[in-house]
Amino acid sequence: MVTIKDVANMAGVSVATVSRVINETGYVHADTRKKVESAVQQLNFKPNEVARSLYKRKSRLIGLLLPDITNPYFPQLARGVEDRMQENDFRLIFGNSDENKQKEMDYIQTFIQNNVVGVISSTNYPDTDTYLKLKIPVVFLDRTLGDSPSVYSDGREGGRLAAQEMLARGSKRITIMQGPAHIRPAQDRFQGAIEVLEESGLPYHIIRTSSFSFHDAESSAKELFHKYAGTDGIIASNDIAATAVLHEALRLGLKVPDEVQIIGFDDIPLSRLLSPSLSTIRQPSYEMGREAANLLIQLIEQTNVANKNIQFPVQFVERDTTRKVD
Amino acid sequence: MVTIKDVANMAGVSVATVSRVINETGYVHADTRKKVESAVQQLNFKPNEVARSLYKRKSRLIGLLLPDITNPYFPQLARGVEDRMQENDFRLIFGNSDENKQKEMDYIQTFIQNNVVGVISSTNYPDTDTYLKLKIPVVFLDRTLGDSPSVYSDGREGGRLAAQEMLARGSKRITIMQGPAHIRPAQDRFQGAIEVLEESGLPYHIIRTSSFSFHDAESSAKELFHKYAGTDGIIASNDIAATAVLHEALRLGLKVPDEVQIIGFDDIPLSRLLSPSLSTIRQPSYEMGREAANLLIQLIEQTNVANKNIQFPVQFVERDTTRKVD
DNA sequence: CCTCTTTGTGTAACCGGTTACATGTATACG
DNA sequence: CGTATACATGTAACCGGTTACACAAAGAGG
Repeated sequence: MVTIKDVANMAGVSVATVSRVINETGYVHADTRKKVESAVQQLNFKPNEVARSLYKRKSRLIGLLLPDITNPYFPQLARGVEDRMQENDFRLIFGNSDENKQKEMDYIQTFIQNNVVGVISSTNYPDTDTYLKLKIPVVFLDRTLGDSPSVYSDGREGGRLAAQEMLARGSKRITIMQGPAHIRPAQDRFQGAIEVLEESGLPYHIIRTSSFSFHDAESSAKELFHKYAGTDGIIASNDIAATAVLHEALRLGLKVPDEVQIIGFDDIPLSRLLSPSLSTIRQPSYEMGREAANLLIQLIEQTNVANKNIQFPVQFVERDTTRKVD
Repeated sequence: MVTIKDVANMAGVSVATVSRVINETGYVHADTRKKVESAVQQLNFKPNEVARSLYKRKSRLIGLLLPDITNPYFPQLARGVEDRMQENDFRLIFGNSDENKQKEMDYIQTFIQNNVVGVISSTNYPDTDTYLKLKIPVVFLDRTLGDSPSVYSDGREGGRLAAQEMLARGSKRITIMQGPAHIRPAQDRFQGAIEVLEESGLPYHIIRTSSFSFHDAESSAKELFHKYAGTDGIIASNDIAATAVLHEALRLGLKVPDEVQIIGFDDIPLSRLLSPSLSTIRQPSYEMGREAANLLIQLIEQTNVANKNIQFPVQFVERDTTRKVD
């Protein structure tokens, strides 16, 4: 491995001078700089980030914690984060938490041990000691807590929108799927939908789902049509759940959207590819990822941050699991 | 930050002794160990990985390089890698290469600067100097090069399978989509399909596609039906392409699978959710990710590795874009 | 021409661990 | 009982950078 010492030797200067050149700090004579740069070139010297990190007590690493990259909602988020971080030469240590507190805490722990300078986390436990005691900036992605820095979308409004569109399109016996209890955004959108349905005075049903896996979604969908056979509109907890519902509806020979309308949440890439394509409430996940990264960078670089809680608007995407109105 | 020195002070021993306790090396008196362990507990001491890494010149970090996590084929792979690495307390530095050589080299560079102990890469450029000169083990995932460690599936056999199933199901005017030229596995499966069709003596057509993005796949699909309107069987370069083809076929009012059969490649989660669900050649991507991680761990830990080139079998998954035979 | 400031460079401490080596004590064995 | 060996622990060098500080030379100002 080529070290700063090798460069110093070749250039005939001390390591301090080499350090000054590569970091552009302090005074260095133009001629000296030339010699050093030439040596750096010839030896193809790249400073060891670990040594740097040890002395400075900070690295160029960021911890990114997501529930499960295998859930189609998250790759977009991750990609947004990565792209933005890349622009500022930060690297990501990445982990899947499976919504599991212990796994999450373990990850945070090793992030710290590796001197990461910031964390982006899509956690259900933002108010855990581990987070509260962290001495480095954290951005909560897709989750919020007080005025801790966070990037999320307007779940409640999304739920409201879904219910409104459902009503506007004539469903009368709506069923709302309530996502996992410990996942905040799932509850927000659920509340939003409930609000609108309460205001409408129409009857409605609720189905609880325990996770966002496709497998669980399938059983919930079965349960739903079994329990509430007459339902004519389903507000799903997300697009995965909506997909399962759509499948079950088609399997039962129900006409979508004529007999049952379905609205999902997220707008994952899959949604437009289904047949019929899925109407849904869109969250701009790539942009959210980028923005979370952006916010974290600002926090790290101490530039005074105007807005530490960034809420993205959601939007109804009309496709083919809802009827047309005009 | 709690350092080893703090622990040493509290326990009334030297840092060397603390180090011996936490690493379980050398001799330590049982009583001393007790005192140290108690101090470690009370102070909640976690050794700084950066300091460790600097001295040992190796970390517990692994570099993972994938083309694009947003492509639904890769999350499974990534998850497999992560799960296996997690079991052995390795962490991942993750990057998207976008099949871009420069970006890839930059990533490898910073991996090295961070003392990663191994790399898993799904690269198109395995024979670049950057890889050849690496002093740490590399496992090529979904790609091969000579007898460099690699984990991949039998693309050629997959192509053959697709063509055989297509023929067995009665398609006579088959079109094969040739994936991006620089992506090896895409070419392998293409070759496999060509072989079988050549053997069959039936005429066939070829459509070239430039990338695996859905957008490009859509234009290729349009071009395909425009140029070869009479085609009655399409062997797509992957499931994304197959999805685009399926959509275009339905849009044109073609009956799938009666008038056109479609076979994809990969078996991404989306495939079974389409309507009609997509028949495809399955690669066990999660297992491949796990196995790549497993192989890399063996390589890192120097246990003598029996087989450094692990080929996974592929398998035809019969769904609804192909006709039934019996 | 003398003093003050700016420029330029090197020496060595430091970051937080690991480990080679020295040293001392306890135990084993002839 | 003397010596070889196992056990126990501390001191200090080391990993590869960064930077405080010391010092010298050059330029500026009166």
